[in-house]
Amino acid sequence: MGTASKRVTINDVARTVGVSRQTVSRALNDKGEIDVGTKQRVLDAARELGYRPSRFARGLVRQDTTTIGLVIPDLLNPFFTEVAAGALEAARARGWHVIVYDTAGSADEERGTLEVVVSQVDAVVGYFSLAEADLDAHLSGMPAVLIGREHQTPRFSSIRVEGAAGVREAVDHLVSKGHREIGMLDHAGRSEPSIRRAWFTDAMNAHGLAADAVGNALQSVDGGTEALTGLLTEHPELTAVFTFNDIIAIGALRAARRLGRVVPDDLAVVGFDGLQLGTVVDPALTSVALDTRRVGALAIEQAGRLLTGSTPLPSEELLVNAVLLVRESA
Amino acid sequence: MGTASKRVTINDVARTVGVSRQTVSRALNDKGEIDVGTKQRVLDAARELGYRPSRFARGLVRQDTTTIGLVIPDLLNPFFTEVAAGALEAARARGWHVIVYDTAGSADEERGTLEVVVSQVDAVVGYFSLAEADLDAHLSGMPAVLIGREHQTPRFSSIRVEGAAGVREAVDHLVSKGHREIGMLDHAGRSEPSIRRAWFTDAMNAHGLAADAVGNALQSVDGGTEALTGLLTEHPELTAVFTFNDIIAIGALRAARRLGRVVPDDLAVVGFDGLQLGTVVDPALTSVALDTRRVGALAIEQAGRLLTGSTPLPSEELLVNAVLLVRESA
DNA sequence: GAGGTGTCCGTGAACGTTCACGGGAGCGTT
DNA sequence: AACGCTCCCGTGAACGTTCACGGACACCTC
Repeated sequence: MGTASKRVTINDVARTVGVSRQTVSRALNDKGEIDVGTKQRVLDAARELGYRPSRFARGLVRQDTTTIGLVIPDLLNPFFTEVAAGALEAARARGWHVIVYDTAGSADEERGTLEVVVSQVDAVVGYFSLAEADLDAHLSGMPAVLIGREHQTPRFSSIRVEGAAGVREAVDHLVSKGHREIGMLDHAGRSEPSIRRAWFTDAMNAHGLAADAVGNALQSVDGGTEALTGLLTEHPELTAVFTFNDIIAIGALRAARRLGRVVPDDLAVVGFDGLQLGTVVDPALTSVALDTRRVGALAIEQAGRLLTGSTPLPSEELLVNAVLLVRESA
Repeated sequence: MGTASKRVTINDVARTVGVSRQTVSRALNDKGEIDVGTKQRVLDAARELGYRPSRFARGLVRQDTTTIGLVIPDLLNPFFTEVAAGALEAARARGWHVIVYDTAGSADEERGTLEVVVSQVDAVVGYFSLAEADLDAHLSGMPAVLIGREHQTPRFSSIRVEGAAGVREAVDHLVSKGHREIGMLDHAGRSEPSIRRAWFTDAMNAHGLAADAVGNALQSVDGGTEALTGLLTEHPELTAVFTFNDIIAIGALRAARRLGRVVPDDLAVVGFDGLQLGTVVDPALTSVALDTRRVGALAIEQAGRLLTGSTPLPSEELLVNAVLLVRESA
């Protein structure tokens, strides 16, 4: 008995019970127009046979199941995890499903992922490194929402982070505590300086301070440690430092301790992102926090709108403001 | 032009090009038996019309796409994230897709999730809190692999963690450094003590030491901080402490610092899990490490075997050994 | 010029489910 | 006795794609 393979279909169930497919369908989907007795018999038989409806056949006839692809560079990076959690939550609230793809930060992997994504989901959301033309070529018209990066063509939507005010808050906070020599650890990835650095420069200038003590850090804890060590040898006068993100800031924290600088008394540290991770280090990280959950949620929301053809959210609403979150490190 | 809705099908493409569906299908799937010229014309038309094949129709006829559900209690917990990353990687290597469900640690959410999972994936893998009978009732025969928990009935498979040797290593390490008064922070969740505590007790007894200085910590950083503070007031003689997991250990690290105990000199701390997170704290956490990636990968592998009907891996191979990972805290 | 060999293309069928419709049985009303 | 209503159930059709065939045409071979 029970040799192997060959899927159990709705017809098999119907046959063993002695009714039609439609009756089985009615029983399984809780529709009316069915006798309670037969319904029970159908349910029992279905269980007995180990019948599970084909999601393909079902999806083909009813158009209601939507699946969204979430593309992130690295699941082990807590920043992306927080965004992912927000996206998952928002999707669940709508009854949607999320397939997660980790591109490992590689452009090739990303291309390969897109190739696959196209045939598996209804819309895609996430962090991409490819140029828009390249993306468009691989996506063949599928709705896509870019996160953490501004879209250039109307082909795409994007969730943007507005941090000028938050960074301004941070600098204000530092200045009000008497800091004048404030440095920054920018990221070392791209060739041009980041927008966050521009925000920092503006905030500093508003106080009549120069923002010229800037180091570059690789996007890792070790990168932050190394970069701050370098920056402090070059600029020993610094009493505070603002970093591109929390990961780098945590590395900076470690460097400070190793150099014998007590945080926040000898050196204040302010990160960016406001990750929960910042609460596990000691002292807890002060940071320009953005609502990562909301980032993920907005992306899902917009993907849904693009999907259903309803009016998409305007650019102004696809914005997440960052605000200063004072903990212990500054 | 371009009113709305109504999906573009393969027939639409065929009609505009003036060929049959089959020819379109050939072009799109890189099959032979097609003229390069027509192939190009088909491809162009498909792009022009924004045609994307229906994954449902395609999945219905070819049985090759497999999707696996990954159920985890909390995506923000780095432990689950690491396992998830391992699962994703293993799935990608096989060309499978992973739908992630976050149950938020609630049993009700878990039931609801299962309800949905059944109709969306081919097999399910993850951390469940429900009893096996309850799970079975919701899964209607779908292959399932339990992680971090031993299966009771042959209906399920499970990935187990073998940590006796690793904990023994940890205690050996501590004893060799002169520690005699070693406490433990168990978790406060379940009613009965954990297996990890039993491992600890055995290891201690092997050295002729008693394992009676045990506190209970909630599974959070704060829980660890609180619990260690309590344990140390009750047992000030302790010079080392082993914790249920790394999260609790990190909390313990913070408590130690606040109490003026220098780690590892005044108090050695050993965690469990070996999370990457342990490297961002200072001092870096020594831990009984398990290969979280492998946990996820094994789960996927076993799910695949159950799915294809090939011989499933025996219990002995579904085992992940934990080994001592010495960093700085002990 | 009959036969053979490629190359390219089209037609029915099938995948497994739900939807729209129709119909019989039973009961009550007029 | 005819009609209507409710309750239950079944039958074709449709969803959009791929698979297994078969066939037209051109070219070459002897």
